[in-house]
Amino acid sequence: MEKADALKRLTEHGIRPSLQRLAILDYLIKHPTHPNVDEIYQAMSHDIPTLSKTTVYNTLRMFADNHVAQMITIDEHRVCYDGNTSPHVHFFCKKCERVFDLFDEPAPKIRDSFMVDGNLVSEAQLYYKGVCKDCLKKMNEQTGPEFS
Amino acid sequence: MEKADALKRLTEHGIRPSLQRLAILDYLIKHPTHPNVDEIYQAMSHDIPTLSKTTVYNTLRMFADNHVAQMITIDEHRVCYDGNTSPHVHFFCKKCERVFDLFDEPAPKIRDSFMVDGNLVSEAQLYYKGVCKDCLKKMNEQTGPEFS
DNA sequence: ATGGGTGCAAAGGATTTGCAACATT
DNA sequence: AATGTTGCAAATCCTTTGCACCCAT
Repeated sequence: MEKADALKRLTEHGIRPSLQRLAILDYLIKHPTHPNVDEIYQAMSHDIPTLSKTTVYNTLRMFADNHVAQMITIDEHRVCYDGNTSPHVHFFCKKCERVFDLFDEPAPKIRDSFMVDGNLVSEAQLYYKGVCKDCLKKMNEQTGPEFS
Repeated sequence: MEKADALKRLTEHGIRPSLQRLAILDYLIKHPTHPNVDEIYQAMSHDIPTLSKTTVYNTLRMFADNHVAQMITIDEHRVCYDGNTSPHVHFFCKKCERVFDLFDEPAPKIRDSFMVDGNLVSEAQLYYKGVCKDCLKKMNEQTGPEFS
């Protein structure tokens, strides 16, 4: 059963199961600790001494693009700010990389802190990601209408 | 009414309204475009030529800590990854900076893409932030029980 | 004069890029 | 051979840090 799940997932998504890709996905599946690039690289360089961090970067990005893994952008580096402190949903456009407010979508509201599984939760944020109105329009103008 | 809202908000939160703080918050309120540090710095350096980017960094971080502004961590830099692609809530501990899964919390489920205000949404992520079980325990051991 | 606030310059890290080498079909 | 994949090194960019200066109380 060595790396069987990883292999299956790659082939199901039409991705060639190279040694590195298989190993990275296998690591991800067996270590649900939300590792970042460096942690994965460090952990795997024992088994694959020739592994390059660039490959880890590229592979993980590709995994996320193909929904083989989730990219978690919760880290408090490289952030932007919002003067509006009322709860609302944020939408990130993958094309133009702008962030929009979606006031009409139901957003998580936190009045007071609450406990979940013994953890103290004091903030919540809901993020949507996709392609914004403007970019959709541009795409339609170039390639003919694909979305309505 | 020049910067009246910004002034009010700072004083309400017990923050001294220095020239820079007032200007930064005023900019944030009047530009709900989710700017990052550099955008704010660039935009403001016209009016305040002596402004330092360090001050912008420090001020915004303090604003977020004091809930004067929201910090949005939707940017796809400095990320971590999750091999589990099923929808679940992520919890970020501000103390130990670890990310946990919360499988029992209601998470946004997206089967197919959907439209919101003309934007095409293909992903959704819900983040909780706070202090985790372990860190709460450590805090209690040091300072006496404050949370149950 | 003392603490808080600001700004400069340097350091520290993470990510990206370009290109060459390698593998696979 | 041609395409896809990997790895190295350099470059780039963002963020943090240390320290000195300035302002207000």
